[in-house]
Amino acid sequence: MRYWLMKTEPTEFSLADLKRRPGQTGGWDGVRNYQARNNLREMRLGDRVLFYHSSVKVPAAVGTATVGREAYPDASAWDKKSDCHDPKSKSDTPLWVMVDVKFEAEFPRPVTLPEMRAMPALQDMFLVVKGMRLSVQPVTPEEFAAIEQAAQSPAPPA
DNA sequence: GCCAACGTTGGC
DNA sequence: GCCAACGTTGGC
Repeated sequence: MRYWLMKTEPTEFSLADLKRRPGQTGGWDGVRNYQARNNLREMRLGDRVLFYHSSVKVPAAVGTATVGREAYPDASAWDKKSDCHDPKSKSDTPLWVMVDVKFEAEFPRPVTLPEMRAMPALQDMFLVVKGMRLSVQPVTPEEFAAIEQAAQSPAPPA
C-alpha cells in the first residue's frame, strides 16, 4: 500500500463535502499537471490519502481518505464549458485522468503547515521541501504515521 | 533541445 | 495584495 497527499481548496471541495457525498465517495478531477497526473496513475485501490486544505488562513492536513477507484479518463477535460477544459486532450488518448476517493476519517484537529514544517519527522517531506504546488504528492509511510499521530495529540503551543 | 519569458500557484 | 517558486510555452 502506498500513501499520498492531495490538495484541495475547501471552498471548492472540502473533506466535509466528501463526507456528505453518496457512499462518502467523490471523483477527484481537474488535475492539469503532468507530475500530479503521473502520481494519480500510480495510485492503487486502497492506498491512503492525506487530505490537505490549501489557500485558507491556516493550510492544514485535515483528515484521510482512501483510493476507491484507480485512474480513469477525466471527462471534464473534454467539456468545453468546464473551467478545466483542455483542447489538447483527445478522446482517443485521454490526456488527463482522475481517481475516486473515499472518506476515511476527519482528524480530531487539523495538523497545520507550520506545525508540519516544525516536525523533525517531516524534514524531508515533499510538502515541506518543495511546497504545495504539486497537488498530488507521494508521502512515506513514516511521514503519514507521524501526521496521523500528531492529529491525535494536543496542538503544540503557537 | 535549450532557455528566456510568461503565467499560475500558494503561502504569508 | 505581494512575491517567490515553479511549470509551461514558444522562439530560435
